[in-house]
Amino acid sequence: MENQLKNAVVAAVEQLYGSAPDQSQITLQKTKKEFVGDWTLVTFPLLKLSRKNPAQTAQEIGDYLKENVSIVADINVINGFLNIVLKQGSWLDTLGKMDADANYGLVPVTENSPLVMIEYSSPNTNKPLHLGHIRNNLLGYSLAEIMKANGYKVIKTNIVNDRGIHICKSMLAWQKFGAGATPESVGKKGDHLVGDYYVAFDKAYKEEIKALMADGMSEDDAKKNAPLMLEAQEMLRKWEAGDAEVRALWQTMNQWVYDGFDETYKRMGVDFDKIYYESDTYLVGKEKVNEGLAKGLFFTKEDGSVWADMTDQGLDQKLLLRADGTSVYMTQDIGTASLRFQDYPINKMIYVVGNEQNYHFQVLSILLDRLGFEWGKDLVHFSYGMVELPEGKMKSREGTVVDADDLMDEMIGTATEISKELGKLDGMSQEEINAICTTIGLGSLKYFILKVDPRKNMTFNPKESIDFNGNTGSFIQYTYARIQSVLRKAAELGEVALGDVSLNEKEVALISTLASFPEVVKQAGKEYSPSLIANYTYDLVKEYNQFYHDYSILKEENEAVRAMRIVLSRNVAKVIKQAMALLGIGVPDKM
RNA sequence: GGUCCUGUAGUUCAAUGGAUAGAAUACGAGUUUCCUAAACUUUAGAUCCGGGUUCGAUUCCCGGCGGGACUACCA
Repeated sequence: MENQLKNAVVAAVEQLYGSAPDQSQITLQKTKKEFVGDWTLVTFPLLKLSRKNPAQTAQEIGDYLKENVSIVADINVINGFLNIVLKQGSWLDTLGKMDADANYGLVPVTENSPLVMIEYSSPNTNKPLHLGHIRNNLLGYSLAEIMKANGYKVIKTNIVNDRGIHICKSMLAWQKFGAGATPESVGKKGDHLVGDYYVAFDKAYKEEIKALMADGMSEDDAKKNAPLMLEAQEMLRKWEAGDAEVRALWQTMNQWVYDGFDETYKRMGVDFDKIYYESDTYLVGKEKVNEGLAKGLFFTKEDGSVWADMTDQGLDQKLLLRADGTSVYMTQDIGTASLRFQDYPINKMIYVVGNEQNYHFQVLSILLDRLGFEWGKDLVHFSYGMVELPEGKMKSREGTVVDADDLMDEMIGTATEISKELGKLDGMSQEEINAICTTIGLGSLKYFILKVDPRKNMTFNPKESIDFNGNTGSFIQYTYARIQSVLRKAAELGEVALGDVSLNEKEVALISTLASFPEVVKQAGKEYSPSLIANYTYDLVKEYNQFYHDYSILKEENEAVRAMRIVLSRNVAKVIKQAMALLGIGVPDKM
């Protein structure tokens, strides 16, 4: 509809003023509520072509449209804004078409669709997931769904940082203080158990530092020479050397963590098509760097360390291999990229990683490009801001981290309480109650996080953010459930078909909002922005609730109008469900 | 110091360079014999400061001021 109008305006301008306008000169937007009309053309950019004042230009173009375009019913001009009223029939057509399309708003994926790989989550294996990971996971999953909806093949991937000094710390602490504890023996999720020992290490380590400093050692020296740290480093060396005992423990404890993560992922509703482990990729990275070195892309310093010179790009020199030949973060990412490239014909790579790593990805992009990866140059770092608490940043050492599992428990718990208070759960089985309250609790959490522009830092107030009224996930879910209830009753009346009826203002507004869904999906894909989908859905739902409040659906006496309202309602529900699916949020049939 | 991100009602968030800057919350005032009141209606409240470009700037550019991140042989 929008395109049809756009083309008509181009034709009008060409007819009237002799030359065709540029696409960028045509500003067509939805008419604001205060004015009469459906679409508004801003005429200012066209004045150069018309050589007339705004009002005149608008009037002339408007007259032409009214005369020559079948879907235009009427026009009015205010201050150089040309408001266009569309014919009722065209709205009914639009509604009919979307009603017939089960995949409304989605671009089908074909064999020739480009392949985009999305990396997200990427946890360390020494502690459980927290609120920051939740934002990452939700964004990554949603982005994948949005890209699919835009006709891309999508591979979701995860790089697990399973090796290094951090996991050795947990292992060491477990050996020393664990007394053989396992997730089963203490009845705790594996990731939490391993995280406990990471904390235990840190605590004991700090005490050692304090003691050494009391004996007169400087802080830096104390940190380096604390026995626990030396032991952890020794353990890492043994790991690198393939020491059987260390490797066995490493495998056991990592497996505990994976089992714990799996549970959390599953509950959160996110998944991966392919998981990479740093322990498998860091050696490939070393190889790649050495190849690059042989090709003269990198250089060696006197101590034997390998560097990339990025000064021609306005960046610094970047270390790729330490003097002892061991790898760093960048080396690993090069290796992972290399493996991925071998495994899949990647056209586009998106990394969902926090904005504190902007520099890293700037460098990685240049390095991959130099090493000959086709997608290296325009890899996308989907960079998102941090989640802060009202009192500031989360700090694991200070115990202010909001744990992912706890938070989900809390959300579901609150949803259950509120549902009970409202008497919504009467007569339901326990199973049904659990399913519904989980959907609601998680839906609110997800929506809360995804509705915010990803680039921005956001504040999460555990007390206040758990809200189920207003611009929230449950508001949207509630509306969906309400429509389902209407549709269930409508089904008893039999099949409905769209006839020729006249539409009221709210109905037109609703169809108009529904009609823009495909455009919103496209936009969200172009800008990598789940928040666009979230905010669109909220607008749609708010509009529907007003309509629902003002007009009856099933009790409407005019049969044709009733049928139209039922069709309208089921399409609102369809779009809500689809849009929420793009965010990874489920919708209940009742609540 | 340098690079990047960011600054909108008390608070949490919106606004392809377009009309009187939208919502939600919290605060006032209302709506249930009627399809689910987790809803709806309504009062009040905001673009950090100074320049520039433009018919028009919350948006783009420059300069301040405030917040954050990065600038590790940690990942």
